[in-house]
Formats: sequence, C-alpha cells, structure tokens
Amino acid sequence: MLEDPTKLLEDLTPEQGAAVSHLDGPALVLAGPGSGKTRVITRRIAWLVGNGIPAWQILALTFTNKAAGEMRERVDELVPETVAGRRGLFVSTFHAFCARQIRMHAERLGLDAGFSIYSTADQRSAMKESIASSGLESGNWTPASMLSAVSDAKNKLQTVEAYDAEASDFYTRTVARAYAGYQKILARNNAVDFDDLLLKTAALLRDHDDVRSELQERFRYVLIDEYQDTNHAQFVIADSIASAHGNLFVVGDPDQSIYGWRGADVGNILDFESQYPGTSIIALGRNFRSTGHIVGAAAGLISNNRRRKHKELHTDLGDGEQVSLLHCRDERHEAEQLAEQLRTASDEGRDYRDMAVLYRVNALSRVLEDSLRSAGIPYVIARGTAFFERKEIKDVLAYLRSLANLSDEVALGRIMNVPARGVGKKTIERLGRFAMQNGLPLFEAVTRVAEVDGLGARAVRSVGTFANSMLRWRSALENGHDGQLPGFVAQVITESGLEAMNIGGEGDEEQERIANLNELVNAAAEFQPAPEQLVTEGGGDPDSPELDDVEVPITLLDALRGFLESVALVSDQDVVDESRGAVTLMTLHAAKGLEYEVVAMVGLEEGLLPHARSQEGELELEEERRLCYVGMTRARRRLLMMTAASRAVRGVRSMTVPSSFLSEIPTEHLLESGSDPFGDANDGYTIEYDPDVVDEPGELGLASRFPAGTVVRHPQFGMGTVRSISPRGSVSAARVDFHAIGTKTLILEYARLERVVD
DNA sequence: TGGCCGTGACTTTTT
DNA sequence: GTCACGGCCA
Repeated sequence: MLEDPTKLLEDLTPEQGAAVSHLDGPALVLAGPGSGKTRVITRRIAWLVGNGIPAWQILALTFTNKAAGEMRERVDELVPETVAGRRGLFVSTFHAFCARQIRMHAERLGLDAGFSIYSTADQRSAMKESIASSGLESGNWTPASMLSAVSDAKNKLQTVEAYDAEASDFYTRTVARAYAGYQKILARNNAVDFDDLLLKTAALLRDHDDVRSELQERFRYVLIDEYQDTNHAQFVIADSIASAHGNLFVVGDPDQSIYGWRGADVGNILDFESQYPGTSIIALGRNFRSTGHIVGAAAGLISNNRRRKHKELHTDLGDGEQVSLLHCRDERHEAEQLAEQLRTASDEGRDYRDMAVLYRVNALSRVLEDSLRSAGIPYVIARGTAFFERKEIKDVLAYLRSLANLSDEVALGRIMNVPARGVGKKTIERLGRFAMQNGLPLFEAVTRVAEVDGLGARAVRSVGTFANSMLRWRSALENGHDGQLPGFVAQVITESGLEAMNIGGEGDEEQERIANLNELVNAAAEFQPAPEQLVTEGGGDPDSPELDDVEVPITLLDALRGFLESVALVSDQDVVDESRGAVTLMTLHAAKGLEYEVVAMVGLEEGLLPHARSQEGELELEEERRLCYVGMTRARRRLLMMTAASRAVRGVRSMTVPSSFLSEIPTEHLLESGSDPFGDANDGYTIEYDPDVVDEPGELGLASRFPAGTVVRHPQFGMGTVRSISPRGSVSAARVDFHAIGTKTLILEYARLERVVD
C-alpha cells in the first residue's frame, strides 16, 4: 500500500481525504458520530509515513488505552512495522504519556522514579489525613468535596501557591489548606495523583527548556483524538509541544463533550481556530454508522442545545428501523423486557457481542445483571477498575507498590498487618513515632524495629520477619529482569501469606478470590511495556533517521513499575472486548467512541438522564443532552430506549417521569410501545402500588404517602403517628410521635417507615 | 490484637 | 441497598 500513498485516499470521501492528506499547519476536524474519525487519524498517520515523515516524529494522543491500542493496530494494518520509517510511532493516552515524561525527569520534579500513582481510594485517604492534620475537624469538609475542588484547581494548572494566593473567601481558604496538606502527603509518599500527571508535565515543559525543545524537536506532528474532552492542562501540554512546528491536528465533536464536570473545556475545540490562525477546518458530517431514523432521532435531540455549532448529519444507509421507545412498569420489568429484546435480536441472527446496554449510573446495572443471568444471556460489565478494587487484589498491589516505591506509606500501612501477623494499631503507631522522631521514612523504622521502644517481643518478631521478606523481594527486584515479572508476583502472593489467607474456605467467594489472584499473575504475564517505551531510551535522538532495533533490557523493578502504572491508568473502556461474545453493559460515559449493532438505553427518566445532580443549570442540562446523544449514536441498526414508570432508588420506590429528552426526539423516528401504568392494566400485569403513590408522581410521592395522622411503623422505634411533614432540600423531614420513645424527626427518604393500614 | 456486629452516612459520570 | 467505621467482646 505504501508504494503509493494516494491509495490511502481511494475509499474515502473528499472531506476525509482532505483531512488525511493535510500536511503542515494546524487542522481541526469536526467529526460527527460515525463519520470515520478513527479512520481519518490512522490513515493520516499512514499518509505521513508514506510521504517520508518518520513515524517516530509522530505523537498521537488519546483518552483511553483501548483507543490507543486500536489506533496502533490499525496503523499496523496499513503500514507494517517492517516498512522503513515505521518504527517508533508514539501512540499513547495523555496520562500515560505524562507518566512517562515524569518518570524520565522525576528528579527535576522532586520525585523518585518509582513514584506511585494514587488511585481514587488512595487520594481519599490522603485527603482525609490532610483534613485531620489541618485541624478542619468540623464535619462539613468531606474528603470528596475537597478532592474535587483540588482536582478543579489542578486541571486549571493552579498549584498550591497559586491557589492560595487567590483564595479570598472562607471556602477557598479552607480548600487551600486542605490542598497544601494533601500535596505534602503526596510528596512524602513519593506519589502523584491523576491530575498531577498533567500538571507536573505541564510544569516540566514550562520550566525546563531542554525538555521542551527535545519533545518539540522529536514530535513534529501531534495528533489528538476526542479533542472536545481535553482540559486546560492537556491543552497547555499539547500546545507547548506543537508550538514549535505548528503541526497540531485535532479531531473531535463539540456535541460529544461529556466531561465538563471533570474539567474538560469545550472552549479548546470551539476556539481552536482563533488559537491557531491559519487552521484548516474540515467537517465530517456523513454518518457511516447508523441508519436514518437513528441519525434523525439523535440530530433532533441535539438540536435542542443552544450552545453549539450547527452541524448537518446525514446517512446513506437508508431509513432502517425506527427507534423503539419502550415503557416498562418498573426496573425489574424493564430488565426483563431488555433480556427479551436482546434474545429476540439474537434469534434474528445478531451476535451478542454486537449489543450494548447503556445507563447513566452504575447502580442501574445490578437489576439488569440479575435478569440477564436468569435469562441465560452472556454479558460483561465494562468496569475497568472493578477488578483492581477487589480487596484481595488491592492487598497484593499494595505489596507490589510498596516494593516499587519504598516511600509509599499508604501502601505500606495497608500491608504491615495483612495477613494478620499480630501487628496492631499500637505497634504501627509506635513505628510511626519512631520514624517521626528520628526523621526516617516509615519503611526504615520497620527494618530497624529492634530499636523501637515499647514493643512486645511478638510484635518485634513479626515486624522483623515482614521487614526481611520485603528486603529480600526488593533485592530480587533490583537484580532481576523483566521476564520474571509474573513469577515475582506469584512469589509475593505466596510468600506474603496472602494466598494462604484467601484459601480459607470452600465457598464461591473463596474460589473466586483465588481465581482473581491467579488472574493478577496472568495480567502481569500479559503486561508488556507499550512499544514506544522500549524504543526511545537514549535512542530517541531526533537526528537519527531510524531507531535502533535493539530493545533495551528492562530490569524487574522497571517492569514492575510499568505494570503498576498500567494498572493505575486503566479505564472502563479498556476492558471492553468484543471477542467475548457477550452483551456489554456500561455507563453512557464509557460508551464514548464505541459502536454496536444493537444499543439499548435504560432508565430514561427525569432525575437519571438528565441526572438530578445536573439539572440546576442550562450548561449542565446541555451536557446531559449530549450524553444522551452520545448514547443514541452508538447504535448502528437498532436503538432501544427504555423507561420504567416506577423505580426503587436506595430501597425507596417512587414514580418516575419520562426523560424530557424523549419528547425532544421527532416523533416520526419513534415507535412507542409498552405499558402505561396509569391507563388500563390489561397488558399483562397489574398495578401493585398504593393508589396514593400513583396519584402523585415524582418526588412528592413519598411525602404524600405519609400525610399528618398516618400511623407508621419504624424498624427500631416501633409504632408511631406522623405529626407533620416538611420539605428539606430535596428530601422530606417527618416529625413522628412514637408510642414508645416520643417524638423524633426523621428523613422520609432514609427512614424505612412503613405505613400501617388500619 | 482481631474479628464481628450494629449503626449511620450516603448514592453521577472517570483518567 | 451498600459501605465504612466504631465499639465491644473473646
């Protein structure tokens, strides 16, 4: 193919071709759903290589490992690695790219190369500690809210100092203190969080001319996928690398911007033109994915957004099926109907792997799983991090992380007494005090446990044994090579006693835990550093036309660090695997960039989509609408949208209102069916609810169910009479006279009050 | 010290 | 309905 690069353009539309063959200067590709965005990027890479640009000068950035992997694969198909100038292509996620830069220049950022990347759970515990030690004890400051404020700041590249300088009111002053304490803890543990990866890379590029010019020199061509979801930090990083040569090629769709809450700035794509004068703009409006009714329905919906660039969408694939809008009685009914629909599609000859079920919140998956399981329909849930959040896996990872980064006291604290070895809170406290008093890292105190005062003989012996194991493993890491990684992981699992601890019983859970531990060893065996990690160590000399074919040997310690990094940066999408022959269940967010023959969206109700937490402002509402749009446009041939007339949330059942988005879809594209719980009930089920509830849909339902005078029963307080009901924010407070204990105020939504019928 | 149990708190989306 | 934490008992 490469002998004649123009062949790369043959089966493309003129617009696609223009994008692919764009050579120098900034370019913005506005790519509607299904318009061949990935195709354009991969062809373009091949085109550049075919036109004499060495692949190692090309940097392609994505948001998920899955997208990066697919891009690599598809480029391989177009231009095999054996072709001259093809080696060294750098395709990576933003976060992995940044992690690598930080690893290479760790010392300049005050880090050790073995730094840990903190997971959400680690972040929370660090923030908790920060809040506690900053004396912010009054309960109003939750770690979650502080972390989100800190994350916002970091995404805007505000360091502690910058944030502090601007903090003027009580709230921001408080955040500033929590932020400062939090960063101190991260530094002490030689750790960074997700946002730091971006922030520190941006700082590295800003403050170190040599690093910046090296990257600028090497990466003459920068391509970015899903540009609408970049935040300010990512913009600065990309801009800083691409500014020297100006070859910044971005692809995205403002209508699919769904990460505003995470700091993504649609302004990056909307203002691209003015940021980069001379930008070539190419709009891809033809949809190759979906049939007419699906495209029409989605286009009708998104046209309700006021803040957008108008864009025509069209398809040549014919009208196809109308979008089915199916109303169900409740979430169980919805789940059963879903299973039935999937079964029908399968009976029609469609493969389960070509079907996906999308929902707004993860909590919805449970009832769907139950139903699919009992219907015998194979399914997988796309939750990339779920595996690594299991306790037995977290334990092993804490060992590994602690070994990779001896300063990581969060990890060390987790494992000192796991499996239980008689090292309790007191012992850990004394070790900590000893470390503090002598200005030592905690790990040092552990290895010198004999010097610590006040410990019992048993504790000294246990800690000593633990310390010896750690030192032994650590020296194995330093002396080993990368091929030993799976063996090493297995060794730690066994010798630490974690294996014995989990072998305990015979139940399904125990079996599963052991299987998971084995799975982790497999993951280590499958782990390979991304190809680009192997190539450039020193060989990345921008003047060398071709990189060495020699792969630099990697030590076991480096391999472990790479493995832990890949574990820290998995996304939900990364575990989506079409080859499993199963229906994929995932959130709407995780579905971005994917496509399926049959797509079902469930829970299309007010409060869920749009989500209650985003109904305050017009901006948030528009993002919810885009989210709905993203979901709908994942479907190639059949789109099924479902509602439940009543839904139990946190154990409380209430009537729902269909999503307002549904009424924004032009009716000619819709085929509405299903039961109307308020109409006649001869459609196969009977109404099983209290008439009081049915009369009052929505959140009023619960309050109206317990008017003053209602006799109720509470699981703890026994029988009582409702005295009054008053709204309290989004919930209702009830004052109840309990016969046994007197008057109490309860939140209706949480108290499990039962109406007692007399 | 460790494990169990009860209570209370909370519940969007994620690299 | 789920999880985390604190208190209590062995």
